[in-house]
Amino acid sequence: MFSKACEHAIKAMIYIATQSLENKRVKIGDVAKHTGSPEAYTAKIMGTLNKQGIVSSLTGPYGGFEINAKMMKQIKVSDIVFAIDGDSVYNGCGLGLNECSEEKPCPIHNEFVKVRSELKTMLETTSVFDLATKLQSGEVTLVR
Amino acid sequence: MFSKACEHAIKAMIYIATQSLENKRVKIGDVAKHTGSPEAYTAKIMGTLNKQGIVSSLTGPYGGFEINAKMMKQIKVSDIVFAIDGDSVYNGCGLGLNECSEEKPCPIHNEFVKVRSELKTMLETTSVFDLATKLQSGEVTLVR
DNA sequence: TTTTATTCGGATAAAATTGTCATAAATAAA
DNA sequence: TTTATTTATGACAATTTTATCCGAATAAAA
Repeated sequence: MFSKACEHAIKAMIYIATQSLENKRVKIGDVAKHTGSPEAYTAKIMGTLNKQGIVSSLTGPYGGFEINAKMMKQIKVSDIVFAIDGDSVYNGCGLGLNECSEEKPCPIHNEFVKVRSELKTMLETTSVFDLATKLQSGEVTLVR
Repeated sequence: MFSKACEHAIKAMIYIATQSLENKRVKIGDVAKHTGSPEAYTAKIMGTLNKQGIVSSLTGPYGGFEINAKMMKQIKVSDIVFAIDGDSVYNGCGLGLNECSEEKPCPIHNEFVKVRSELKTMLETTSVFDLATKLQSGEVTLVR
C-alpha cells in the first residue's frame, strides 16, 4: 500500500507528535527506538518531511524534531503520504497504465476509483494529532 | 497498490480471457503485445498462475495459454492478486507492523480495515469474465 | 522419427528501494 | 571562542523487485 519509507515517516510523525504534546523535542535516535525503524534511514526521511514543512528540526545540543501543536491538527496522514510517495496512491491506475481516466479507463477503473476515493478521504480526515492522542492513551502501539 | 508483477498478471489474464471466449489459444508473445508487458517477465508470471491452476497452458506448436470459459466466471481478481502478491493486500498492517490486530492495533488500524475490506470485497466480486467482456466491448483498454 | 514451435525453469542482469556511513553544517553551552 | 551535540546530506552498500536469456522439456505436425 505505502512504501516502507512512507511507513517509517508516518510512525515517526506520530511519535514526535506525542512528545511535542508534552513539549519535548526528540532526537532521531529516540524516534528510531520508539518506532522500530532504522535510524539513519529515518533521518533521511525526516529531512524530506522537514523540507516539506510538516515537521521542524533544530540542530545542535538540545536540538531534535518537533511539531507545532496547532499544525499537528492540520497535518493529515495524506500530507505525509504525499510528501513521501507522491500522488501515485491517489491518482495511479490500478493496473499501472500511464493514462487511465474516465474517458479511457482500464478494465478495473470504475471499481477502483470508488475504493481509492474512500482511502483518500480516510487519509485526509485523519490528523497526526488524532493518531498521537490515540498512541498516548495506550490503546494502540507503534512497534511489534 | 499491487506489485508490477501483479499488474502484469491481471492484464494478461484479462487478455487471455477475451481470446478464450473466442476459442483462441494465445502465445506469450501475443499476450505481451496486447498488454504492453515485458514478454519474458510475463512468461515467468504465467508460470506461477499456471501452477496455481488459474490458467492452463500447452507446450508445443498450437500451444499457448487459455482459460476455461466456465472457470473464467469463477476466477476473481482477488485470486490473481493472492496468487502473485499473497495476502499482504488483505491482512498486512498499514504501517507494516508484523503484528497488528483488533487487540493490538496500530494507530491507523481501525481506519484502515474498513477501507481495505471494501477493496477486498471489490476484488472478490469482480471476475475475469466481467473484465474480459468489458475489454471485448471496447469500452476499456489494457495499454497506454 | 524428425522437425518445429512452444512453454518451463534456472541463472543472470538491471533497476529500484531500502538502509548505512562518514563528513559537513549548525547551534547551544562552557 | 572552543567544544560538544545534533541534524543535513551525499556517497556507498545491501536487498528486493523487475526483467532478460538460454537451454531443457513438451507436444504437434511433417
